[in-house]
Amino acid sequence: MNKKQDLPWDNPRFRNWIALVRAEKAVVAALTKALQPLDLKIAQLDMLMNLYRHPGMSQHDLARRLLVGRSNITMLLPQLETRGLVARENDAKDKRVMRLTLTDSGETLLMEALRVYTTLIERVMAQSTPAECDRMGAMMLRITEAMKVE
Amino acid sequence: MNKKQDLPWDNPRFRNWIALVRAEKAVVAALTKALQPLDLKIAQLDMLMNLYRHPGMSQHDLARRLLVGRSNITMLLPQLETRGLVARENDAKDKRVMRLTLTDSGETLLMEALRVYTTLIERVMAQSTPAECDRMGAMMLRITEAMKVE
DNA sequence: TGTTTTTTGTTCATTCTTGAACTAACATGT
DNA sequence: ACATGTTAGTTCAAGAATGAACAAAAAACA
Repeated sequence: MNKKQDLPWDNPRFRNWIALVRAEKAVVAALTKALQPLDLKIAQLDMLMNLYRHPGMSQHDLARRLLVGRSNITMLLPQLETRGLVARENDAKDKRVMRLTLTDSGETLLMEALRVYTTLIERVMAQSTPAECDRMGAMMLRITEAMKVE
Repeated sequence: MNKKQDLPWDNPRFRNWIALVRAEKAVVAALTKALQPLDLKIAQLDMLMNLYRHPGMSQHDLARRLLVGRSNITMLLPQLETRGLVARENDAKDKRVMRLTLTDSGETLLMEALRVYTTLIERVMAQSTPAECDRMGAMMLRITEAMKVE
């Protein structure tokens, strides 16, 4: 039993996965830098994006969508609220839940951030043909599904 | 000028990128859980993997390879050193640099962790044909390159 | 109704990561 | 030799993320 042959580095699938992780890290770093002029962190952009698409979300819903803990939302929200980007108001029927919506300036800032984001992604995805890019995207959806089961 | 059409969610390339990020996050979560029985964090596994492939690395080299700050290495190394997984010794010629190597038990633990890792990646990559997986990997390498320039 | 269980959000202690400031050691150039 | 600059590693303060424990509100159920 040759030990070398069992090493994952010789496994193409493993190498491909490592390549994906490195690419993702590189893009995240680039995005972080590109968002600096707007004084926005990626986590904050994620929140704004989700609130834009689903206005009136509760903090719990937002946490589940972002795959983070509820406490994380509690900690990060005040920043956005103080900057006047997000409004928090009590739900009329359920006094526990807080309804979150973007303010006008929140939406304005989001649009600027999205321009930055899409510009970067265009550059990223220009590395592949549209068809190849679509196949990759479909593959990623399958992977996400495969991770859910058990 | 229709605003809706400019929204990134309508852009296939953007959606595909989001799918990638979500998939990566899901796999990272699964890997984190799978490594718990070994009492290993992903960051620690990354260090062990790199030290296995490049024995005698300096802390600075390791930091650059992992794309983290040097201080991060300083903070995390003591954990591995106390557990007897990694050995740190002064370089003979340059008294500033510390040479890092895996101990025997470090290598043993790494091999166990790699079995866990490869098992997971097999499951991930089973979502695509080998050819498709290779194309994806090649695409990721190009993306990483594209992020380096400027 | 009254009791128990769930759910929402907050608080707190802990860990990870970063970047700036610092020390010690080496390198360069005069 | 000596001054200057650069590099390796550490320290420290700050920000972000987590999970456990908690309070208040709602839901489930007898």
